[in-house]
Amino acid sequence: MEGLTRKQREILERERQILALARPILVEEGYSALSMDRLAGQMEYAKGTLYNHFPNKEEIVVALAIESLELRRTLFEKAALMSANSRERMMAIGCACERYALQCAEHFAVEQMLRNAMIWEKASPKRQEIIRNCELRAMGVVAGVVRDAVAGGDLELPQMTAEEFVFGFWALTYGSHALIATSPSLPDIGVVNPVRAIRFHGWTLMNGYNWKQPMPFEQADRMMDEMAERVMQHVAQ
Amino acid sequence: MEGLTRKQREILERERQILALARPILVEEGYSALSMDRLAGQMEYAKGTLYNHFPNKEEIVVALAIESLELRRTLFEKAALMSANSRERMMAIGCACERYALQCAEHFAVEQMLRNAMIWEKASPKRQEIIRNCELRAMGVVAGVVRDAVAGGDLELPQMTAEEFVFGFWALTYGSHALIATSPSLPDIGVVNPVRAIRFHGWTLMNGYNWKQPMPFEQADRMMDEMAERVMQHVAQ
DNA sequence: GATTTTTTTGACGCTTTGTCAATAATTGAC
DNA sequence: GTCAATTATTGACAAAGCGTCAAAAAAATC
Repeated sequence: MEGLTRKQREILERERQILALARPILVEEGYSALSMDRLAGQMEYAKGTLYNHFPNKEEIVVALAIESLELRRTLFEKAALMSANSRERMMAIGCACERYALQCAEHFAVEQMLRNAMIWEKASPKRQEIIRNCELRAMGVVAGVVRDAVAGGDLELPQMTAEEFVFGFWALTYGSHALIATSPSLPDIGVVNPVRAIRFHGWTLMNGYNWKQPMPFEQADRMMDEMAERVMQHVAQ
Repeated sequence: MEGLTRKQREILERERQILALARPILVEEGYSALSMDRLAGQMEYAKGTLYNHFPNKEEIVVALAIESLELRRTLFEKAALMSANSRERMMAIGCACERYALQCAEHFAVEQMLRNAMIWEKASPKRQEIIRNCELRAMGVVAGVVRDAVAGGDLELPQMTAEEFVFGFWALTYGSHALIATSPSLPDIGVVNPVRAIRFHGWTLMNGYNWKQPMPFEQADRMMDEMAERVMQHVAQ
C-alpha cells in the first residue's frame, strides 16, 4: 500500500469495497443474485465504473475466491509451523482443512465456484496464474511436512512423489467436505457423523503408511480439537 | 413402457429426444451454450413445447444427471457382484468409480453439476427425491460389501456405521476425480500420476483397516486393470 | 484559465428465460 | 361423419441481465 500514488490507492480501495459488497450477496443469495446492476446500485457508482475494475461478473467471483484461497493458505502455514512431530503437524493441517470448510464455510463455498468451468474459463490469465500459484504454495507447505517426515525417518515414501502422497490426503479432505456441503442429506444415507468419520479415515491412512509416532485415535481426536482452537484463533470472526 | 397410452409413450419419447439433443451441447459446449431457443430450434418444436416437458432449463440438466447417476449405479452393482473376496469386490467398486470418472467423463461432469446450488435448488422435489434415492442405493451397494466383509470376518468396523466407513472411500475417490477434472494443472503442482496415486491410497487405506486378504500393490494394480475391462464392457461406447 | 487526459455515466443493443393468449390438433359423443 | 370439448402447440412478448460506448464530467497539466 506504500509505493502507490493516491489514485492507485483509491482504485485499490474501491476494488476492496466492491468485493466486500459482493461477498455476502454471493454467499447468502447465490451466484444469480449477484448482478452488476445491483452491485452498482449499492456502490452508488454506475455500472460502467464496475467494468473498469472487473472485465466481467465472473472476475469478481474469482477475485473473491483468491481472497479465500489466501486465507486457507495462511491457515495451512500456521498449522505446518506448530511445534510437534511430523505426524502431528500433518494432523494440524488436516485440522485446518476441516475448520476452514466448516467454520469458514462462505470461503469454502466461494472457492468451490472456481471448479465451475463457466467461471474458470472467464477468469483472466493473470488471476488464473495467481490461483495456480496459491495452490502451488499450499501444496508446497504440506509436501514440506511430508519431506520433513521422510528426512526425519518418520515416514517412508512408497514409489510416489511427496506431492502425489499429499494428493491422497487432499482428495480425502476436499472430497469429504465437498460432499458434506453439497450432498443432499448425508445423514439419511447413514453417514451420521461425517466429520468424525473423516478424521478417523485420515488417521487410518497415516497408519496404513506407517507414519511414525502413532497415537490412539481418541487421543488424536482430542489433540485435533486443541489444534483447531489454536489455528483458528487467527480468524477472529 | 408397456402399461402406457400412446400419448404417454409419445411424451416419453420426446423427452428422451430432448435429453439426447441436450447432452452433447451441455458436455461439449457447457451450460451457457445450452439455450432453450437453440434446443427448440434443433428439435423443430416451439420453445413453449419444451416448457411442457421441463419447467425450466435446470430441470433438463437434472434429468441428464439422473441418467448419469443411473449409469454409475449400474456399474457399481456390476462391480459388487464380481465373484471374489470382499476386499477384491471393494476394489472392483473403486475401479468402477475410476473408470466412470475417466471414461464416462461426460457423465461425471454432468453429475457434478448437481452440486451447484444454482441447479440443485431449481430441481423439482420429485427429481430431488429420485436423486437422493439413487445415492441411497449406490451407498447401499457399497455398504453391503462392507457388511459382508464384516460378517465374513475379513474386516472389523471401528466405531463407525458401515456407511461412515464407505464415506471415507467415497470422499477419496470422488475428491480425487473432482480435483483431476477441475484442478488447473495438477502435474505442474507435482502430481504426475494422480490416478495411480489414488489407487495406492485406497489400497493403503484398506491396509490401515486391516482388511483381510491383502495383496501386494503391483498385483492389486494389475487386477484393477482387468476388473476395469470387465466392468466397462457393459458401456459399449 | 484553457487544453488535454482520464474517469464516470447510463441509455442502448443483445441475449436469454419463461409466460400466455391465440391457434391448431385430437378426441369422443352422438 | 360432424361438431363441441379438450388438449397440445405456437411464437410474440415481457422481464431481466450482461457488457458497450459515445457523451458528459472531473482531474491533471501547462
